[in-house]
Amino acid sequence: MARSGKAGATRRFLEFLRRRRLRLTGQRRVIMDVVFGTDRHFTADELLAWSRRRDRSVSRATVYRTLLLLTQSGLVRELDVGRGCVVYDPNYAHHPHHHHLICQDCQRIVEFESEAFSRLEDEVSRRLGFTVVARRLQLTGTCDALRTRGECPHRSRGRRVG
Amino acid sequence: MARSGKAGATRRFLEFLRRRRLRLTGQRRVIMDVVFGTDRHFTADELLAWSRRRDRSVSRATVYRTLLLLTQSGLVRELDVGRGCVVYDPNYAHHPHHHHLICQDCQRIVEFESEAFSRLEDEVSRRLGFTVVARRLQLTGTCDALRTRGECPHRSRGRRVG
DNA sequence: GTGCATGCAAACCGTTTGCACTGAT
DNA sequence: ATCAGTGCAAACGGTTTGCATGCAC
Repeated sequence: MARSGKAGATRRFLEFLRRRRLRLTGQRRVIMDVVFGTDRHFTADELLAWSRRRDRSVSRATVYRTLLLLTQSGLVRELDVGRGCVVYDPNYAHHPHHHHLICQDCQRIVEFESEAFSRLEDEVSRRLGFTVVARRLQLTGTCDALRTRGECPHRSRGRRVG
Repeated sequence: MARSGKAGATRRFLEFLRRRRLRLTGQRRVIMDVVFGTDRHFTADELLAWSRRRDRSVSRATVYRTLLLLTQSGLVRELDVGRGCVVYDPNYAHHPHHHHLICQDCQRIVEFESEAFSRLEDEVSRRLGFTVVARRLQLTGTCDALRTRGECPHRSRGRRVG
């Protein structure tokens, strides 16, 4: 997924902060830049490491506190891949409807979109009288190519978990 | 969903134990009976409380260890409803393809099935060269009726979280 | 200057694990 | 008799929180 949206995402987050009358601190700026500067999924721990590389003063607590704001703004999504492993996905700013396929063989997450899934989601929510505010569709699978050819093609295309 | 499958689920779990050459202990029997005796979603903590009511000797560790076996057998599914809250769903023995709609208004989980979702899952997995071994489809939504009429109809139909 | 935001370290909390004992096979 | 299964309590690991200090506004 393209990272062309860095400036846009940044602007939208600044807007979010302003609307809530929250302050733009140095730490928040560093964390925000790191998050919108990648299109990879990342863990809170990775985000801490990357942020500290730019500014040693960034603490773990602030990373968690800022991740909360980022998810509340809708620009980043929390992705629970099971077994207590949570990764964050910065690609919702520009692809708000993608889903995830988790490869058990190589531990990568492949993103995919499906018009049909969206349509079915609409149908189901209408049938049950709901307005869907969040969706989580995760398929966990094993790689056919690995089994038949001994190599997993998603090793290059996917994104690593954690 | 009907709880008519209690005997069947029990038989299938005993088969699972036998195939793995695992032992049927008193504690495992109690936990199994409790799990297959309800059609509600439950937390590990609730399962511990219910089990201890029948047999004081059941420990938290054994509950967790048995839950692992139950999920591995495919008869029970772990449902991560976010915020670190995990509930277990005993209804997979007879409805292995249902999905979940979580109502933000009343905190209930409504189960639904969709043929079309299963077909789309097949399509996506074929497209990406995967064999799907697990699926997680959760829709989180707000209740239209609550907004327009002031009451949530799922309050009676759904199952409580946690 | 005001009071939100921060770093630090301790607390938290659901889950897992090491160990010596128990009991199903 | 064997060794998988157990209860207990300590450990674990990611996340949150209380508090004194710092800094955006």
